[in-house]
Amino acid sequence: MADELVLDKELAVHGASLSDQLVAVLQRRVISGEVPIGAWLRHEALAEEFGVSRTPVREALRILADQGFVSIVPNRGARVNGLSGHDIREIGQVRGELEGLAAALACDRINDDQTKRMTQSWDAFRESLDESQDVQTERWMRANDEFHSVILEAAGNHHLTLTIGVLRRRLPHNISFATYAGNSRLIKKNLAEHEAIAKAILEQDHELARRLMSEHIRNSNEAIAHWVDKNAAQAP
Amino acid sequence: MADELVLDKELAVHGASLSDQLVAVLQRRVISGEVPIGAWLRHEALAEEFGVSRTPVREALRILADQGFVSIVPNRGARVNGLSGHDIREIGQVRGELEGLAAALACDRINDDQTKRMTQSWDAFRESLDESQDVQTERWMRANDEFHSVILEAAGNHHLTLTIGVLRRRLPHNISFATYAGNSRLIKKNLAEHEAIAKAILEQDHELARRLMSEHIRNSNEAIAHWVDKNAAQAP
DNA sequence: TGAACCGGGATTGGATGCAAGTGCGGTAAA
DNA sequence: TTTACCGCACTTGCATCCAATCCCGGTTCA
Repeated sequence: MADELVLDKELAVHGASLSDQLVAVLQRRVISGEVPIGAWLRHEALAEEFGVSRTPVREALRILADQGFVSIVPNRGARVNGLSGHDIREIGQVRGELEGLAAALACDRINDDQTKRMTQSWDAFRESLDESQDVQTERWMRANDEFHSVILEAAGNHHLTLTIGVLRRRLPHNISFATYAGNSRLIKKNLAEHEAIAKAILEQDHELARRLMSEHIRNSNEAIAHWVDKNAAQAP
Repeated sequence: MADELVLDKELAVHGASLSDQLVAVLQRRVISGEVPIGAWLRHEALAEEFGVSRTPVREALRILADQGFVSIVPNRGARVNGLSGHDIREIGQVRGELEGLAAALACDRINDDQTKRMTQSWDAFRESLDESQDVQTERWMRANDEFHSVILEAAGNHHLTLTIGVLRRRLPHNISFATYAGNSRLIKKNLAEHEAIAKAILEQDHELARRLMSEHIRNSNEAIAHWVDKNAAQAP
């Protein structure tokens, strides 16, 4: 019962099946870095923690494996996957391309509400510079997400959104967090790039918006990849 | 036992878990159009057919649902998904962008072996024009796959390959087949586009290769989308 | 005649049971 | 002391089992 409370508290969607809910929770845990790279996820432990049987846990782990979050070692269990700097650069190249497309599409399709949210996110961005380090990074990351989400929404291509979602989920948040935390030089650079992108979109300069966005994503992933390479103290 | 024979014959990988093997088989069936859009996939029937219990079938269906092949209706089962013309155009835009990137990358990275395979595929392409309609389309589709696969391989970005794979799998083969079958005008157009792309890659004209490939994919998906819109006799 | 209602059959969702596989620690031998 | 081996505990993989849900038919009532 206490377990079910934990489940209720942590789960967003109630109507979905247990496995779907578990997928969401475990994704969050991996992306947030709450469970470290290389950790084993055990059926029994998770089942007990969430007050369910091993069956939905197994299903969830298989889906996570299919999504690349964990690797299933036969008869051994599911282990959380890590990424190399090389992986991160590759992902940056792919995602940069797609977010560039989104920015170009957004030029023609963005509406007033979205414009407002885009510029607002970037105000929040600015304000976050005055906060303490962790709060700053936290707020910045939210503003960053909002900025990209609005543009994606404005682009109005469902499959594009889906595909970028897949790529976003490949990169655990805590790595980006660790890269940007307390590095206000990087954050300011990001801010400047966002402003330039927003400007290009509002001026409906398709090619500029595309190029700037594309570079922006690649720059960002390059910084993260660099951090990962430096701090390559990953679990074996 | 007879059932297990069927399983063995149809399954490629033997070491993998039953659910993984089932995922592969069912993906093939959906992509090939062997099971029609809107059809229900039943646990019991599949379990019996493959001589396994319902548990691995359930796991496989959940993974297929996560990949978008089927939709799981709570307490009702898994139903094979179809795509609208709009979906196909959206996918074309996304995939065009990424294959364009692949072509641009391939300019610098393609090696002799890959060059040979690329031009060979396009010879096979040409030869297929002399065959009977179905054989022609069949051979053409294989040549087409080979052409794109080689370029992707030459691009040398693993995550790009993964991502395009996801997009490819979203579009059942039988729809493309139906679109191109017996339409040698379309096939010839495709051939011409392939030749132009190959030429651009070999001349290391990054921007041209990118643009041609991108347009090529969008054209192709446009033709398919058009066919789907015309023949919108899809299951309800 | 038509709409609301109810029960049975089919089907899924989740829990539990059991055999098979794996790694680790302890022990014995070199 | 080091290395090879063996057995045990742990974990997974799959099968089976039970309850909850849903649809579809027939039936009843307005």
